[in-house]
Amino acid sequence: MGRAERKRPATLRTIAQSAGVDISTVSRVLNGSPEDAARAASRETADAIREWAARLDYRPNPHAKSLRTQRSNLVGVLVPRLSDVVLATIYEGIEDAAAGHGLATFVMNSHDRPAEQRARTELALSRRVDGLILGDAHHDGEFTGELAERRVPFVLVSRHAGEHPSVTCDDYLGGRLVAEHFLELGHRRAGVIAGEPFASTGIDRTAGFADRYRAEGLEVATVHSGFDTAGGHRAAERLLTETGPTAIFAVNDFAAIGALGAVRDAGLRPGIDVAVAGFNDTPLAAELPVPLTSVRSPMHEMGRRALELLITVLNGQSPESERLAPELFVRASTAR
Amino acid sequence: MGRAERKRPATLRTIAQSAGVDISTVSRVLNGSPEDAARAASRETADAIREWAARLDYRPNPHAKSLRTQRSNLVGVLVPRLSDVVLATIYEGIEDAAAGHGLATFVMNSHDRPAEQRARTELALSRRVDGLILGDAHHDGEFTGELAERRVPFVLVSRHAGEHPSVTCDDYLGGRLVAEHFLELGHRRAGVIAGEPFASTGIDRTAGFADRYRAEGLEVATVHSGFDTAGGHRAAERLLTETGPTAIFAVNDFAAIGALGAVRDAGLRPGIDVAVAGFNDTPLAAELPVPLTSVRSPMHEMGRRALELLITVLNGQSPESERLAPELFVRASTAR
DNA sequence: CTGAAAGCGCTTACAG
DNA sequence: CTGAAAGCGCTTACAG
Repeated sequence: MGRAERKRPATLRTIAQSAGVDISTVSRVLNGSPEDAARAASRETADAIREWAARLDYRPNPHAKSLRTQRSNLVGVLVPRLSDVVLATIYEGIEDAAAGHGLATFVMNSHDRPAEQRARTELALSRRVDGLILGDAHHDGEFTGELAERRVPFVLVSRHAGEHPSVTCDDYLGGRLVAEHFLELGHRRAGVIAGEPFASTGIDRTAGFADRYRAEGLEVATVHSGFDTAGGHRAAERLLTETGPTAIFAVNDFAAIGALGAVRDAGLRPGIDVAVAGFNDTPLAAELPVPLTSVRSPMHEMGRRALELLITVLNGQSPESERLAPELFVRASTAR
Repeated sequence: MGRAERKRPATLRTIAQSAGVDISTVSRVLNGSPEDAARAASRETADAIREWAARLDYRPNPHAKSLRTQRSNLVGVLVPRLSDVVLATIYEGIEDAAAGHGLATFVMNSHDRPAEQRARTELALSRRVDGLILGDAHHDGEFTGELAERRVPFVLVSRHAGEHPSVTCDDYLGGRLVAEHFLELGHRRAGVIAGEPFASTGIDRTAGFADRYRAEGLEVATVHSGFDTAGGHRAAERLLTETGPTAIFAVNDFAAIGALGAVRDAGLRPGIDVAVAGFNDTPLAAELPVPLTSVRSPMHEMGRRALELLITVLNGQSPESERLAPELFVRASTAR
């Protein structure tokens, strides 16, 4: 019945005894740099050690290593919600890059609530992460400012705040691309579903869009909303009844899907009577019944780059922030 | 320029020196059970110790603790893809429950590929997890069988395999609920988009659906597909041209969304000419332009329960598997 | 090339 | 009630 005891994993000591050498030699051969290893033992001794390690299925104990080296090789990641596919994909990029560097990551939800951001960060710190990647920075920069003051190594991803190192999409440019597309189609009365006011993504996308319209002497109507379908639906309803735009830019695909529904509910045809564009080009966008025009942001790549950026921070440097290029994909929702 | 040195965190030793007591007393007061703490020091000593701990912002070093106790309080979670909102939501449930038990979790993608399942599992084991939660079990039970043989503590979530402890939705019942709904609407020619053949979710949902039709003397057409929109689109196309069903059950909301598109592309009206139902009731379902009928599975709760189940396994027990109840939400996509 | 020793920060029998 | 000691599994100066 009850589970049998799992046998204790091999340690440096086990191997040292088997191979008849000192534990420190084993450490250098198995876990040291190649130069260390070469200098630590003769070819034969080293081979014998490696042979034993393989036979005993040795794996270095990370807790012992961390305790000794004062480095956990752990990175904590904060996101608003992991069930948001945008953040999940960014996290996948972080994870990929981390694995390539021998780093482990763990991710936590903050729900964009300052109290949870703080609590989760303290949790990560108490787990002795080497650094943090924040995907939930608020534009006011309050919390990130505190962290910087405490000398906690961190970088931002997806959103920027203050002067802290970040990897983002060039959201301003992305918004402008949509505006240009709309203007080419002849839409002179446009609305923006601008997302949450504390996220630089929504702020920049909206600004890029509105500035381009303003350059034509046109003002755009703006409504804030949650980054989700229901929020987009409500925002589009307001836009439709209050200002009657012929084109709507939602700064997020999910909000755009909600807008699509609101357009239809108003008895209008998306893509024909009212153009709708989103942002991020999530996998769903192209597959919707009315395929959605969207600005693709390199989510996976942003995650990868953020991890690389954190590594430079951990090396004591102060790296430049990066802004990755967006790309517009035109589909039936802005067909006319 | 360069970041200032972060000051070393307080340790038991720091506190012991400040409070003028032995380090072991501090340990018992701060990290021991309440009884230990009570027995270890007088009220005043204990209070003094706690005061110092607070003042010095003491946080136990988890690596030292894990090294000493041979318990990491770490749980590894494997999922096919975190960017699948179903698995992301389940993981959120796991995370929530884990936090409540003082456990930390980390999650990895296996992409449903056996080689990656193995590699990620070894990685988790080398990080000395206390146990694993697998959200990517394959129905053949090959890999899970190996793990059980090695006495690795684990539970399954979302999918079941073999006799291993699992927390799933009652997928068979979920499939039957859809069949009953379709039959009530008078659909006698139905098709199923059955998902991947290695996932118990798709298998059970399909079986529950088909068995109910069979009880009426009716056979259903079945096509396998990926659990994504593109796969659902292709599968629906095949179904539509080959057998011309009046109702399609996709075992996954994303596949259902693809089916919605295929129906429309075929010049048919979803919900009027062809009924379409999905599974999981992801947040999008209710918000689609044509709201999607779907079977809600308690994703978050499944995650929570899986973590609880793992804890009983870690306590050496052999718990019963759990099947949570699904619930059908009828919407416009099966309006007639 | 190889070893002996100290120490990272904890917990926990053992002793009083 | 409190302390002294051993040890978890590593790494890394130091010495030869």
